[in-house]
Amino acid sequence: MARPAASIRNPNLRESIKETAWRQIGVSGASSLSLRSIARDLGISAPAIYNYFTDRDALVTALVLDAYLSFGDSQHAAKEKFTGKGDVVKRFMETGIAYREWAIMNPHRYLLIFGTPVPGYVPPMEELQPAMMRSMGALAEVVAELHQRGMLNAAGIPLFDPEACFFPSGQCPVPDELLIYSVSMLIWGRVHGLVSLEVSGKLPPFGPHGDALYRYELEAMLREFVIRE
Amino acid sequence: MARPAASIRNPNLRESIKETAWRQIGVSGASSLSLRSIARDLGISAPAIYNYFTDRDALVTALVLDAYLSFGDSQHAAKEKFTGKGDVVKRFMETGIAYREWAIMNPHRYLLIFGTPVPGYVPPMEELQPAMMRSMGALAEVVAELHQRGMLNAAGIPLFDPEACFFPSGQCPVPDELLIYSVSMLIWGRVHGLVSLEVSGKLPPFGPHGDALYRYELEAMLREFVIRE
DNA sequence: AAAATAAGTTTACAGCGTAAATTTACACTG
DNA sequence: CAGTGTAAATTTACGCTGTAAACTTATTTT
Repeated sequence: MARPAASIRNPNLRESIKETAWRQIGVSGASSLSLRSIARDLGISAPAIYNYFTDRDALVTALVLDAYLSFGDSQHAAKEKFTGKGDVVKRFMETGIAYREWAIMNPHRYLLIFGTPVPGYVPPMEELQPAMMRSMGALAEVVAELHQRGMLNAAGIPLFDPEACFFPSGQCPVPDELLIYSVSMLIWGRVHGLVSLEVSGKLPPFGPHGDALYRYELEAMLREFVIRE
Repeated sequence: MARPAASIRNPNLRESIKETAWRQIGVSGASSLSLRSIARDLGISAPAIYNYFTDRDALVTALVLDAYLSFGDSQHAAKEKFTGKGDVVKRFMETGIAYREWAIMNPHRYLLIFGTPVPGYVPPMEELQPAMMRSMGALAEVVAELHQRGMLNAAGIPLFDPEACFFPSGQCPVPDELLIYSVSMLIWGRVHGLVSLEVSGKLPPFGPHGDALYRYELEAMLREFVIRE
């Protein structure tokens, strides 16, 4: 049976492959992802996967894209939890808390995005950039709002070189955006530092819920960068 | 020729294997490390390596230990660059700068220690802990000195649960040490956040030397945690 | 109805870690 | 000095991986 009848065939094999991949990643980590074992789980032959993904890296990229989507959804949902004009600080905290929570709930997804857990895989930046920008966008929007309201205190912060960064050509940020992105990246660095250490088991739990240090860090950033009343 | 004559034999094969491994890691990253290709480079058969390392993970652990040693050396050297009583702040900055510089000069080593770049490898914490503690020790000593001199401003910082962390049993830290370690971990988190993003190419360069944001972050930590007058 | 295409199959190849059996060089002992 | 034992390598082999090539069959198009 070289080509199964449509009635037998899995009507959405591409999605099934990704689902199986996620399940396996959830069990044994992204590093042990294997096309052959995905195929075994699905009862198909390994080369059949090549009808849906040009190679293993293309599958990984699809998984990364999905992870960015889920992560971005959670970031934007958190940001939109409080909609009041005076709730910028709440939006900042919610977005920050959601960052860690998504990572804790999805450690393999987090490491897939921000670590380098698949042997030899180099993420195709051009392809991933929109999804990455969107997921970082929630934080950037909060920072932008702080800036608009004159609540952003980051005068001395260094700005990155807009030419040397990976913005889509022709979309180089204007000065105000440059400040916002630079602050966002510093905040991202702090948040990612703690979260990546925690997710990869290198940080002991702080406080009864394990998140005390993280909350302290978020509040430290409020003290440092945000002017209130 | 099953066993080569001593005159022909590589007298220090264990070290040669590690050197070759480092060379290959330097070229194509830690994820593509392969016993067989190391053996090819050395003109030996792959199973010969098993005389010196019980398996691939044991080799990786040996490499991680070497990396920790080199990293720790650089941290302690930086800390001891200024020895004056009033130079605590200089020691802090030097140690911080050296952290990033070592990582930039040894990106694969850095990712080997702090990332998860080898498929399926899980670091044996008990074995690595002394080397890890020593390398983190330089920063902890600086923080301890700040504390001794009454220059440490981190009263509200949360402390981690000494039982739940990976200290060697019977070496649980006393309250003062707990504060010092907790502050050190927060600092480590910030430093690691920026450095890991930079080393894995996810952060655009800030300023003419690419380190402006990092220096800003170090100075921000001085403002936040260090009392000067 | 015939031809083209789509979606699978089987087979095959090169690379990987590593277990097992085998070979040889050298050190130790009677 | 001969014989034995062990250390350090070899070859062979197994099962795993990604993936290229050739083949088969269901469905679609002409």
